[in-house]
Amino acid sequence: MGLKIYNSLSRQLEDFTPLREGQVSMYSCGPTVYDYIHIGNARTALVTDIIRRYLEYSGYTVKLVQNVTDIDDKIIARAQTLGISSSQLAQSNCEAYFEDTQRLGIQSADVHPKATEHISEMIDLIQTLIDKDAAYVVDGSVYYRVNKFSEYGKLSRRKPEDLLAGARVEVDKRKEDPRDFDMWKAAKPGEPYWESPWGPGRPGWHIECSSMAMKHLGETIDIHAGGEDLLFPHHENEIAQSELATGKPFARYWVHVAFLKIDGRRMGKSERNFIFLRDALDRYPAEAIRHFLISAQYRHPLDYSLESLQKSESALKRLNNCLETLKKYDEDTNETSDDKTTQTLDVSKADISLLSAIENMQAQFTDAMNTDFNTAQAMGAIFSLVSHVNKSIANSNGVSSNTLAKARKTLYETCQVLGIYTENEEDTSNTAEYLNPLLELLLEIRQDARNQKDWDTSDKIRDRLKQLNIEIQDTHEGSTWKFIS
RNA sequence: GGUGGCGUAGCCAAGUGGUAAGGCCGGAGUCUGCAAAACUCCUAUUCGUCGGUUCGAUUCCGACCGCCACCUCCA
Repeated sequence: MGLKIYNSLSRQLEDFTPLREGQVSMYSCGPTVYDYIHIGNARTALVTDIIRRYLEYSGYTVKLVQNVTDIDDKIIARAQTLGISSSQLAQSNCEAYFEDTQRLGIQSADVHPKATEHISEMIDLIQTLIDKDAAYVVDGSVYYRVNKFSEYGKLSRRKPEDLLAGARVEVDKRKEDPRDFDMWKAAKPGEPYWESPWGPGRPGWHIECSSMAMKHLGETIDIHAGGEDLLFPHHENEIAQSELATGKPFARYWVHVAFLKIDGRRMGKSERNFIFLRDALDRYPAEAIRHFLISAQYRHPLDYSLESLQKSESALKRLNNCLETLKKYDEDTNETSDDKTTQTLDVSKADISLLSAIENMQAQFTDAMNTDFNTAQAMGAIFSLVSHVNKSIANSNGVSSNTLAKARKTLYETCQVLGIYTENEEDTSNTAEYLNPLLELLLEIRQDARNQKDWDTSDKIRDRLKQLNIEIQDTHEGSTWKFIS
């Protein structure tokens, strides 16, 4: 079964085939940098990240473009309040955005175009639309003539009369049609501006995505992603601008990420009920936040709560414990890998059972992700294998190191797609060099104490080390230590 | 008013026309000096309510109830 994506345009699950074989062009609507991003914003960025990772895992070459809106009304307003320039505010929030998303383990897009660096491209596109009689100039502003585009509304399925009936906003009298939207906004006194054929001003929001997507990815892109709130009017307007200008389909698959909610309501900047991503990152491991954000399929709303984050943290601990335990077998295998003959002969029932569990997991993971990136189901598959591995180890049923190493490899690779496991990087610094022998010494002393049933000393060593974030575990094969967070 | 979505165990969340993945929490055990980790067992005869189609529906259809979102900037 190949990849299927739910396309908002057709409202159906569609087989995915990129325009150019093996290559996927993807555009994701990025942040407007007037503030830090909140967890809800992070959900969309994360889904984009995972879609990209999965496409690459599936063998595609992906070019991902994510824009940064660094000029708009909110930026101007916020900068004025703070008494700094718009560009200063945008600059610092842009840096904060990359810092936050990197902490969440989101990989950079191939291009992060900024609106202010693409003014001339936007002016060209607007001019094209004016030349086609699809736009008109009023008092230094340029409006898109929605009437000119017969397919307007095809994404959001809104009819002109519907749009008027529920209009919650005062109609700008200068517009020919209330649905018309601005592509170029004339600057008011004191506002930042760029020169244009129609006078000083700044670009409208929708035009930037049209022109930047086309510049960096071509006139037709494969996947266009964004939050569900962008479906209308933002994406509808992007389609109108782009398709009227080029006569070609703008995006082939439209992907819309459902909202993150809090207390049952949408988390939104204007609701003032948001949690900054950076604040969450200060409290919870990035992997736990990722786990939480993909614990529901991306088209389903997800409710934020401290409790949910804690659940994710606990679940992740289980996954981590399993993978850390498996590391050992990985190393064992490397040492004995010359001895292939004995290993192939020695395939026990337990091996066969675990081997088939690994295969099942792999298949289930792929099926889940192939069905519109069902991360919730994919994680179910991962945890089923975790369970199976733990059982095999606990029962010491004679599973070979080779098989366990294979389990680790499969778990590791699938977790990498979701970004929910980060290997405890081996401390190659001086600390580890000293720490290893030192801890071995402590464990030895503790073992002596235990042999003499001196539980006070034994427990003291364990307790004090725990305070230093080092956890001791007594197993059948002796005591082990590891860092805990 | 228009458009769309959701309602599955204590909580979170998959899923299917043939009888409910996974995670968290909780309870009882195993192991252990005690921990920790792990394992075993238990925790939805039932999928918002009421009808219909069907041999059979949680899954399809209809009505109703409840919740949410978009139609204004918002991921």
